[in-house]
This record gives sequence, structure tokens and C-alpha cells, in this order.
Amino acid sequence: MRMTQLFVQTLRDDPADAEVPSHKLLVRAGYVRRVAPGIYTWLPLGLRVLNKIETIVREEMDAIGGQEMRFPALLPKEPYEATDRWEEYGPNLFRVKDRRGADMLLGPTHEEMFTLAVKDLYSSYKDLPARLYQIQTKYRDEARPRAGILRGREFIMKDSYSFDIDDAGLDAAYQAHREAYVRIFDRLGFEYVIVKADSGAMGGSASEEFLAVSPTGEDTFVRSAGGYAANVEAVTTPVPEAINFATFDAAVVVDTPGTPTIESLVEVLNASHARDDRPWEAKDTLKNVLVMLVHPDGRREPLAIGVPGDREVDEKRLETQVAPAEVDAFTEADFAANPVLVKGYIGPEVLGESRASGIRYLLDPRVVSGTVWATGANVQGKHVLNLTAGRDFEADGLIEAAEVRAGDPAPDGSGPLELARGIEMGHIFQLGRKYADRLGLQVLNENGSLTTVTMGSYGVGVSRAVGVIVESSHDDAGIVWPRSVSPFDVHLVVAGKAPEMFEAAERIVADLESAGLSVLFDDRPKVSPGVKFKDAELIGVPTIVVVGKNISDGIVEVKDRKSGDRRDVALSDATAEILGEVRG
RNA sequence: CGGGAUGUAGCGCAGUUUGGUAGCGCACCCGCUUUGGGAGCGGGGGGUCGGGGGUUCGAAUCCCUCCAUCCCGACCA
Repeated sequence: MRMTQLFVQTLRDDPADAEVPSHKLLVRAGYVRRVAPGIYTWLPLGLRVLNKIETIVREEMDAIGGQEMRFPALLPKEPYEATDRWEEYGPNLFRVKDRRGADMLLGPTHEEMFTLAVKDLYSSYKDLPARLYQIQTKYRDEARPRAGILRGREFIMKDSYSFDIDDAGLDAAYQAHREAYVRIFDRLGFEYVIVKADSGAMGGSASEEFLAVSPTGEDTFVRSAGGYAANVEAVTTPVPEAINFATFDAAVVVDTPGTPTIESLVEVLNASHARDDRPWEAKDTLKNVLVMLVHPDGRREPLAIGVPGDREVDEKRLETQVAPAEVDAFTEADFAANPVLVKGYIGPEVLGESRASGIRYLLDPRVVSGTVWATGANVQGKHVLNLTAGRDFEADGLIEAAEVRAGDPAPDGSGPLELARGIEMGHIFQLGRKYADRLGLQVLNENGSLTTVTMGSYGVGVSRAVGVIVESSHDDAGIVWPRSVSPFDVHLVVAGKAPEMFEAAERIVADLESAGLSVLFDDRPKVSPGVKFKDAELIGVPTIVVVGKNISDGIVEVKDRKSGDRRDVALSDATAEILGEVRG
């Protein structure tokens, strides 16, 4: 491809609406253009990268026996009504009406369609297992699209689905996908972690996410030096040993006027009820937080959560735990309706389904039997000290809703946790029989009776990968593509106007192309070398060949985009040298 | 949905406070010069100043209103 022919226009300035590096660079270098919020056009350069990523994904999916097919993006609503997702997906679902007023949707993901397709064609256990996939444009009407192609409303995803007669088959399909994903992401060339994910309300069992490690990521995950990794929503807290409280002091109520917050409480306790051993700290207090759960049927249920006072309730972790219910704030009106709750002084003695409030009370796992707390006495301006779990109060159960902090111990004992950010690039999980049940996907088993098929669902963000790779591989001058996805193998720059330069360049291009390489040839005759070098660095092809002033000595230059290393090569050896470089 | 900001040429921006002929840089076109790090000089094309309404002799500028976009948060396989 010649630069004089390529449909591209590089920009000197960052676009004003771009924030993250990948967005700025992909627009500046002429890979994509924004059409509407969260909706992008793939220009020729961008499409070449996208196609390369698709090819890698296809190869690895085919290698585990996946069969590619393609469903429409425009779908009828009925299958999604059958699984309740027409409602559950909420405003994120792109809904459209046809001319007769029939409801339709732009597919956000295709579990229903794949399930129905298998139901349509198969009816015997002998037909299984099946592994089917598609690479398709998906639509989600995100409330706030951002970061360019990293989070669009239209995006390309590879989604595959496994269909098995039994759990062993599902496990095998899950493992096969896991290994395929490792190969895919290794080939795409960015750093990633595999984290335990929460399968949430989907009802599945095993679930893991592949997160690209990136400070611009929207997902927080934890990892330990010993190899534990999990999405922050899925982190579990190691439960401490119970403590024998036989000799502990009895609980005592003390006056703590004007202490509705943990901070003010600690201050007053240190001033007027000092401990013998050390000052009071927030972690000595038990904070009881009230929220309102909204169940899918609209029922509202108050819930009390007890956490150590030095920790906040993490709303995402809480929502994950209570799904499919949603979490709403506990309002002044709710307090008014529960007069036994004294705001700012709520204590465990009124919490619990069998206590005065009748409100379900769940505790952080750290609050084991024998731990001693300073906490609300359910009277304005009073707290209770030495309140001992297991002796003075019980809860209705445990909940993992407290925030996770760097330094917390990993649940498997592999060391302290570190928090980091990631971009979700792949998600594999065992769906089980939820969709097959709802849509009636059953086959006859060996005994001639109907058995519900068990399914897995596995996704890869294909268009997102373009952005992720740029996030992980760029410098001040531009993009640095890994060879596996670079739009071209070689970027050849003619730095000058002498006819012999162009003649030499033409020969190198012809030789490389006949050897099977793709070459971006900057043949612009009136553009200065500086501009061509800047463009080459911006566009990011990993090998840059410069034919310039040294051509009179029969020398061309081969530059490595990533390291910046350059070396002179004899024109006669150029093709062989470049081939060696590109093919590694 | 809440908070903040911004809408002026393809892109990046000034001009708005204090109303008076629509500007700069990049990009684009023509000519000459230039060719190893985003060239120089000269000439040129391109704008319903986000939309609508109002005030005024006169509005990019003041007022009202609507819309759009971006950022933070909420939300999000």
C-alpha cells in the first residue's frame, strides 16, 4: 500500500474529546473516526488491525473445535422475553420498532439465539457436545460511553457457547476455552491476569475474567505475590479464629454525646473513656449500615450490615452479594418508619430478624465470635463498650460487602493483596441450565428420556482489543504495534526526492511483497522527511525502513519502532535482512 | 440520573468581560524555493459562530429556551 493511495489523514493535535492514550492515538494516526458517542468508523488502517485480531481469535476458536456462524444483530424480542432479559437488561438494551410497531432489539449478546439454534437442529445426546461461536457487532446503549473504542455502544465481540449433556462435558468445554483464551491473549501481546469473577445472578458456577492490566481500566482486581487473583467483587475474606470470651468484661453503656460518626466517636472515647493498652481506633468500632434492598418483584426490604468501623461498605461488592436485588439508599423516611433505629447510634441489640427492629442483620466475616466492639447503644448520645460477638449479639448471617484494601490477606494464604486496574477482555463462565431451561433446550439421553442441556458462555472483546493493545503499547511519539496485529509488516520511508531513492525503494517494496510481507510505502514526493518519520512513529508499524541519503553508498536503514534501534544495511542484503527481522 | 465544562472552518483554538466588517495555527489548493526529524515565502478556497426565540439601528458577544458533546460520579458481559 502506498501512502499516496491510503485513505488516511494523520492529525498533529490530539482530538479534544479524547482522554485516554489509545483514543487519542487511534484518532490521530487515522485508524478510527467518531460518528456518534460510542460509535466509531474503522478506517482502512484500523480495519486491518481489527481483521488481524479476528483472525487470531478465529484460529484459536477453530483449534478447540469451535464452529463459526453468525446471527443477525437485529433480533425479535420474543426469545429475550422468554429469558426475562427484555426487562432485566433495562435501558442498556437498544430497542427498535419495525414499521408495524413490533418490538425488536439490537443484540447485546446472543445466548438466547444460540440456545434456540441448537434446539432447532439437535434432539439427541449423540449430537453433543457442540461448540459454536460468532464474531459479531453487539449493541449496548451505555449510559456513558467513554474512552473511545474501549467502551462503545457498538462493538465487536467474539461470543461462543458450549452445549453438553453433563457437567463433565461442560468442564471440558470451559477448560478448552480457558486455554484458547490464554493463547489468544498471549498472541495479542498485552499483559493480562485471569481473575475469579462473580457469576452473580446468572446462576453459573465457575467464572473467570481475563483482565488486561491497565491504569485506565474500569475494573478493580486484587492479586497477591503468591498468585491469587480475583475481581474485587469476588474477593472473600479469610475468617479469623473464634476467640474464647469467658474472661472478658461485661458490656457497658457509656455517654458519648454528639458522636454520630465513627470519627467523632473515636475522638470522644479517647477523651473520656480511654483504654488502658492503647488509644481507641476506628477498627475497634462496629459500624452498622442500613440499606434498602429492592427485589425484582418491587418488594423493598431493609438490610443492616455490620462492618468494622475503619471500613466502608463497598456498594459494588454489596450489590453482587444481594443480586438480583438492587440496593437503594436508606432514607430519612425509612428511619422514620423504623423508630427503634437511632440514626448515628445503631447497635446490634436491635438488629436482626428476631429482634426489635425485625431487620435482617448480616455481619462482615471479620466479626467472629469473641471479637469485642464499641458500637451504638440505640440511644441518642450513647454507645456500648465491650460488646462481644457471640456473647452479646448474633447476626442472621455473614456478608462480603466491606471494602477490600491493599494489604488485606489473600483468602488462600498467599500473601497480602495488591489492588490494580484492568480492562475486561474476556469472560468465561459456566451458564449451566438456566437458558436451556427457559428456552426448552432438551435432548434425548441414552435412556431415551429428555435431559436439559448444560451450557457455557465465553466472550472476547475484539474491537476493544485494538484499544487495549494501544493502551499497553505506545510511547510519546505514537503507537507501537506488536507484529501479530500490526496493520503492515514494514513501513518504508523514502527520505528524499532523488530518483535513485525511489527506484531502490520500489525494488525493496516489490521484493518484500513477493516474499509475502505487507508494506506501507511512504511514496509522498513532496513531503519532508521529518513529516514522514513522525507519521511512521505515530502509525506504529514495528519495522521502519528508511531509504535516504545513504542510498548513494548502497545503504538503507532499518529501524525498530519499539527500541528505536537503527542499523545500516547494504541495499543488496536489505530484503533478506528485513525478512529476518519481521519473521523473527 | 446528579455535578462540572464546552459548542466559532476538516482538526486544535482565540474573539464573548466592554455589542460595531469572523480571526489564528495545522490541514487543503496554486506558484517558487526546500528535502534526515511535523520546511520557507507569496497567493487562495473553505463558516447558517450548536438550534430557536428575544433585546438592539446593529448580536459569536446581552437575555430566554432547547439541543449536543466531553469530564467526574451513579450505572455497566
